[in-house]
Amino acid sequence: MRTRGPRGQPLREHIARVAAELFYRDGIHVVGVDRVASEASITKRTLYRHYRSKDELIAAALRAAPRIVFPVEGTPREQILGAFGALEAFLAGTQYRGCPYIIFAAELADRRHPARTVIEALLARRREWFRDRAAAAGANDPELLAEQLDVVFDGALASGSKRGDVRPLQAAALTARLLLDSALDRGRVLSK
Amino acid sequence: MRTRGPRGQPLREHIARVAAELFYRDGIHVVGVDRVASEASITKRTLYRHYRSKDELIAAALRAAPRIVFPVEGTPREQILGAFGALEAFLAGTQYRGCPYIIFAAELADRRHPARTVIEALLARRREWFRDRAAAAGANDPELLAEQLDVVFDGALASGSKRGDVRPLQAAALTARLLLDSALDRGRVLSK
DNA sequence: TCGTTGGTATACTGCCCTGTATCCCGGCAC
DNA sequence: GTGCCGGGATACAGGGCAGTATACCAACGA
Repeated sequence: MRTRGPRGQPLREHIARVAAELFYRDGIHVVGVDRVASEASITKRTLYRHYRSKDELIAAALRAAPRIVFPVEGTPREQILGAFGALEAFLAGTQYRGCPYIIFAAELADRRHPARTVIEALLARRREWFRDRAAAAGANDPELLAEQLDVVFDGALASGSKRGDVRPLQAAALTARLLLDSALDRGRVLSK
Repeated sequence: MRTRGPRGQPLREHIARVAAELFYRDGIHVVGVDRVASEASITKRTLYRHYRSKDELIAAALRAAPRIVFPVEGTPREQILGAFGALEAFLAGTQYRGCPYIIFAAELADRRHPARTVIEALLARRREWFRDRAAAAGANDPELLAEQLDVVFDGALASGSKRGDVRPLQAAALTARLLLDSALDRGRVLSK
């Protein structure tokens, strides 16, 4: 018997991680549970002992997907700009195919799918992260600034997938800087 | 016999339009060709006389998907800002589920899929549209400005799907305005 | 008038999917 | 030692999928 995955991970999480990678790389509907089980070196029967259905596995996979690590040190402004740097590092590390949340959400047309609530929670957290830093930095309208940063971040995530190109990411980082400069009333001479 | 669809449309295009709506709304892999045929009020045999395979139909559906109509009148600056307004109008009109290009691309993990080339062409056109206007408006670095506008536009398309909320769209429009003001060296007093 | 073209209707092939059933086995708690 | 839990192996049920085959029929043009 084996109750642990490789490197002593609990089996349940090992399965979720394998599923996350496959679902992300090849698509949720293309990858069957047979393939998840086989790549995780377990049997389908075992998979179904840990997850009641494929839908539940999808939700777990989303939770187990690699995430961008947002900076926690430095001034709020530095942290916000650092988030865009972290994005660039993240995209360089993986063979990126697009924002996992968007990819997953795109395949789960039904808004009541259990994985959708996971996605919404994660996105809400990201926006709160921006809002808190925007407020701490002393923005006039932290809600607006957070919304703007969030949109730019989403755009960078989306654009980064289409071409394997860093230009959109750099453009996003510059836009974020401009937004900050403007909202914090500094650096009125913007370019050059 | 019937060689035309409803309202005298050529049948081929009628099929593509029906497919576009179904694929977009419910997902490419969830919707089978049987269902497309049935909703288009034709038989599967007829569908396969017009399109050699489902993949070909997907590409055609993408071309037939409704598009945002970008403005062509006014100064370049007005046109660019108008594009964001057009986006808002577009999203209000449909029960929006996310950018069609992203949705389709998400389900077509294989980059060599015929529909992917369609997507890339459409996105390249959009960026050129921004670049031409940015140049005509006299931006210092039209390539950069176009890239930034494109990222913000993508972000608006992505965010607009997640909540049924206009705030991200307004935030995007304001960001676009800021980008223009900055790149065109006008309105150095940015907010208030 | 008659063949071709492009529809309709229906059935079928072969494959893959999710989820379950059955049986076996090995380790661990008691 | 002896249940029993959790995993291995395999097979299966039931359905959906893309794509094809067969047969028929209506319009249109040469």
